Amino acid sequence: MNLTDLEQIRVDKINALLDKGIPAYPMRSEITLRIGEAIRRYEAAEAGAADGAAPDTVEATIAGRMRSLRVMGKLAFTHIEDDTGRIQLFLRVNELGDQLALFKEYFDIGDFIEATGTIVRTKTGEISLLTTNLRMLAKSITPLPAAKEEVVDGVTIRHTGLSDPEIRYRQRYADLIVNPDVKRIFKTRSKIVSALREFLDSHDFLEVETPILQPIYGGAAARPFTTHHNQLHQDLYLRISFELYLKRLLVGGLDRVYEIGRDFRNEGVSYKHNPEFTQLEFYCAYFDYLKVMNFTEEMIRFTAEKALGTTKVTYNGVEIDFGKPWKRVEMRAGILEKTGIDFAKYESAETLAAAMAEKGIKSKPGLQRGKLIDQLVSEYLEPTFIEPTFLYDYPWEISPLAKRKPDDPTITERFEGYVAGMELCNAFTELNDPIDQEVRFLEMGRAYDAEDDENNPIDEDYLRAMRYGMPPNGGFGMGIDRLTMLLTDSSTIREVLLFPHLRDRGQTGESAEGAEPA
RNA sequence: GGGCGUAUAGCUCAAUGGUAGAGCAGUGGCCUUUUAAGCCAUUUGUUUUGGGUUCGAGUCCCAAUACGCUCACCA
Repeated sequence: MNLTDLEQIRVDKINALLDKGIPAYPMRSEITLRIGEAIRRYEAAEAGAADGAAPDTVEATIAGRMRSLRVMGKLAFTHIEDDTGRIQLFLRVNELGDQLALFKEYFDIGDFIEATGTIVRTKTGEISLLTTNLRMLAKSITPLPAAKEEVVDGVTIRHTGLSDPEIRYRQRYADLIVNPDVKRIFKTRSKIVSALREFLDSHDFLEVETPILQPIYGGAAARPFTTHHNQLHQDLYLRISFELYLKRLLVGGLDRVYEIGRDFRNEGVSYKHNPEFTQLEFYCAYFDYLKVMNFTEEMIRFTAEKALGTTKVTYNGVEIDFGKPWKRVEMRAGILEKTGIDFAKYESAETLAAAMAEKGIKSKPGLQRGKLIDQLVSEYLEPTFIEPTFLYDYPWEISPLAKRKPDDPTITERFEGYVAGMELCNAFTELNDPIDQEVRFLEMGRAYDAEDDENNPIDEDYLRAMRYGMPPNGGFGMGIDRLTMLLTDSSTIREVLLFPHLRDRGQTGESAEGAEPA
């Protein structure tokens, strides 16, 4: 163990305590109240007392991490904090005797301590525990990165903080201790997931779990992570989506299913992409994409209300209201409006690329028609969708699992939801025709051969399942991380992931240079 | 993978090519109502790493590493 000078000083204190027979890491704590509850009880007693009378009957044993320290001779103040709140300890030699000297000598900011006493208000009116007994619960060796804090009108201001993003993400535990907003984000995230579950459960959906290790990956266009089962001598993939397994369940008669879980995509990392991310997918028999649209509006509104208490959020300085109906933009009309190009008039990639070139829109040579249209969407439409917007009716080439429109087989009943210029969700009237599905899979394989070295193997078992008969249904997928970004005003996905993916730096988190002098 | 930027004490940051500093934290002392407590004293550095230019490099040049922004990629 390589200790800094500051850490060595703390270790010396641990040993000094042990010499006095005081363990630095005792087995148990004997708290009677958590801090938030202790404060509530005192306030309730105050409210119930006669005017001006200060209650002195609330006794408690509480515990938490020391976050501040002010020592003055025979008197000291320290704040301790647990997950429910923060309270000042009022430490006097009058009550503590020799324990005060021990405290001054060996206790530091960052330590977990336990205190017994009576709750009072100090001269300045702050609720405090007049402490009669103190115990070390867990000595902190590494000093907290934030030294001092000030609470002004209930808002904690850090005068020295932890702001280096690399340390914040690599040592999230320190970040959580020191930056209160981080805790808030992850508590909100948990509420979001609970609200989504509550909403779906209340609409008779069944939550299921499907394989993460898959022999054939599918349901999205992304490169997978590959792994290997040693005993079975079998290559396996980490799933890139749940879609094909969930729809097998519709064949089996589970009419409404959903899954919340991790997807893995071996692609670039960005402010809205992480190699592993959390997805919600649901499938609902006898829904079509219009019903899914309405359902989505309702679900997100419900979730925002449950998680935030309001449907209005400010994201990146812009106010967004999930309480209002989403804007709806048909893709063909939207592209025509923004670029003057009506893609329906161009049936091949070549003619469409030529039309784009005429407008001065450069595209990569050899791109298939669907991808050209996709390029127009991401360049000209996506950034303009700040208010919640559904973009609907996608070309069939980029939607192999969606059902074609009856009046136009080149268009599928598919929509994506956009908020703040970011794709949030993707849904369609699911293709349930096994014969068309096989055609589409073969077509997709051809497209891959043409432009990628990637080959997406056909999932024969999925086709077999479809041949048994799949009810017409609407399906939906949404990135939970992105929804959390929107609802917590986080500008990058890393802020809503407890442990975002970072390049490996070795176990110590330091560069692995040895002590060899070469 | 490309471009741009950043890397100095435990934390937040200074330092014209000329002796590497401040605040906070730490350590020692004083202090019985503080809350960024205060006062006195004081310690801490392989300036990310490796090369180079120079009489002299934290500073200029090259390379590596990590992180940030951005582009590409991502039905």
